[in-house]
Amino acid sequence: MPELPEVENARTVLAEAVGRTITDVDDRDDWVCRPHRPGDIASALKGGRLTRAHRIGKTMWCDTETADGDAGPALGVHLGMGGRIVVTNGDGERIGGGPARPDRQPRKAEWDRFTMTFDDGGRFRLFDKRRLGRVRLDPDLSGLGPDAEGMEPAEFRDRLLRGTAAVKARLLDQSVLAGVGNLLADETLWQARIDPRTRVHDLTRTDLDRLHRNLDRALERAIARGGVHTGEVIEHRHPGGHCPRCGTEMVHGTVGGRSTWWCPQEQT
DNA sequence: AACAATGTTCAGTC
DNA sequence: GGACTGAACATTGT
Repeated sequence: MPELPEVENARTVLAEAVGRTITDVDDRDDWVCRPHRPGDIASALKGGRLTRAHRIGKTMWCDTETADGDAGPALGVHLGMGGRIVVTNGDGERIGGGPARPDRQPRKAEWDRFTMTFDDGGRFRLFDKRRLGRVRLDPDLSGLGPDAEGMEPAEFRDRLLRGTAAVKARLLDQSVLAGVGNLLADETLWQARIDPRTRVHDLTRTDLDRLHRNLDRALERAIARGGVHTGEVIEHRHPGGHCPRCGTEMVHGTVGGRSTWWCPQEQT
């Protein structure tokens, strides 16, 4: 589930862990914590605390402070393809989390890929069945473009036009703008009535501005409703699905290396 | 069993 | 060197 809207929600959950002293860290998953070795993150953070939770695009990180009150290493967290953040209080009750959080699925202990325990008995966990999430000390953020939320129209246009690829590939490129994933890209392009395969240079300025407005709207809507899966066209992204506006059967293909669905009638 | 999956990264090509 | 494409990554669900 994680694209910008889900990650922003996860960030607010993560923020619930700020201020409590870290007494224990389970960083034994050397795939999720690579290239660190087991124990590296634990020794860097034990005794310290998180001081603030940040996000750019789909990447989150926390500032930390050591037991002495000095600045500690940042703790980077990425949810990958399906990770979730879970923060509990001393009673094991979940805290934080915005609107619409279904999530009542069986949880196996081995799907907790990284855990921090606090002095009050509360915990922070990265829950991730697929194991494509990542936890890192001092994550490299230099490859990320500006956050997709709150961009100026001119900046959006200029950055997209820096390349020549299909418009959907440009939207998905995290160095162009950070936060758009596969579902949000399909939703936005459908809302803006633009064929995902269109090369950016074949779009007019009007097209690009319309695309930008629809991205803003799709982001706002997804954040308010609890995720990109609440998009209007998302439930019709399957074989036999029909465009909820005109009824034409949706078409499937690969664009920007990702599975893509669009309305062949309206998206031109 | 084979394939797809809301993400990133690396190798290969132009 | 940059931009772009497709496979690989680990794992689960269909």
